[in-house]
Amino acid sequence: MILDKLRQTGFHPTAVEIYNEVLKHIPNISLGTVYRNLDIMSKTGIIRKIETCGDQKRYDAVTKDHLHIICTCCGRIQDLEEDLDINMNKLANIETEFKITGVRFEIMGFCPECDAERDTF
Amino acid sequence: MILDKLRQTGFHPTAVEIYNEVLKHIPNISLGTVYRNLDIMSKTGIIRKIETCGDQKRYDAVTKDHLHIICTCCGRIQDLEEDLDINMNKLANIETEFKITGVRFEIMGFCPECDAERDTF
DNA sequence: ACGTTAATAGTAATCATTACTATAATGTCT
DNA sequence: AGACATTATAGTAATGATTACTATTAACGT
Repeated sequence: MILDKLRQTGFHPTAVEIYNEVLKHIPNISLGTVYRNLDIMSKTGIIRKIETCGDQKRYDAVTKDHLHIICTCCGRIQDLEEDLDINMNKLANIETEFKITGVRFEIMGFCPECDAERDTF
Repeated sequence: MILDKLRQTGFHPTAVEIYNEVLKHIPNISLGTVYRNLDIMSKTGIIRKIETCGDQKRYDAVTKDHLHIICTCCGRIQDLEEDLDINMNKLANIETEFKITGVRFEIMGFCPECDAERDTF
C-alpha cells in the first residue's frame, strides 16, 4: 500500500504525506511502519530516498536517473524530461581521491504557487 | 570569529563544528549565537548555506558557483576545480512553470577514509 | 494446537535547529 | 558623564523529523 501510494503520485512526497494517504485505507497504521518500509524499500532499490533538500526527506518511485526541479520555498519536487547534455565522460577523469558513485543535478526555483505568493509583498 | 573559522577551513563544516572551533577562543559562546550569525551571513550573501545533503546543514565561505564532491557515507564535502561543460543556455528554455533561480550539481562518492573502512568488511 | 519468527502499533528517545527570555553590551543624545 | 533606546548574547526550552524500543499480534511450518 505504501509503495502503491508512492507510485500513484506524480510528485515526490515526504514520509508524513505518504502516511496520511495510507491512513485513509489503513486507519491504524503507524508512522513508524511507513518510515521503516520506506527505508527497507530504498535500501533494496525498489524506490529512492531523495536526500537533497530542506528539512524533510522525500521519496521517489522512479529509480532511474532523471532531473528534478525543486522549489526552494516550499520544497516541492517535480520531474523534468529535459536532458542538459552533461558531459559524463569527464566524470571518470576527475582528479579526486573520492570513489565516485554518481552525480546529482537539480534545478532550483520557485513553483507557481510560491512565486505568486511572493508577488503579494 | 565565526566567519574567520569558516574561511580558514578548506572543507565545509557544520554549525556544531564551527561552534567547537570558536569555543576554543570564546569559551562561553552559545551555539544559538553561531546559528544566528551563520544565518544572518548566509542571508546577506557573505557565506553560503549548503542545504544539500544528510541531516546537518553545512556552510561554505566561497559564494561563487563551484562543484562539490560529497561523501555519501560521512557527509564530508570538498571543492572540485573541474568544469563539467554543462550547457547552461538550455536552462532558459526549459519547459516548466517554475521560476528558475539556479542549479545544483554535485558529485557523490566515498571519501578515502570511508572507502577504506568499507574494505574491512 | 504449539513454538518460532517477523512485523506492527504506539510510544519514547534522539538530534539538529529554532524560538524565547532575561541579561549584558553598545551606541546616542544631551 | 549619565539616561535611555537598541541590539546582541547566553542559556535554556521548544519544535519537528526521524529513529529506537517494547509489548503485542500476525503468519507459518510442523
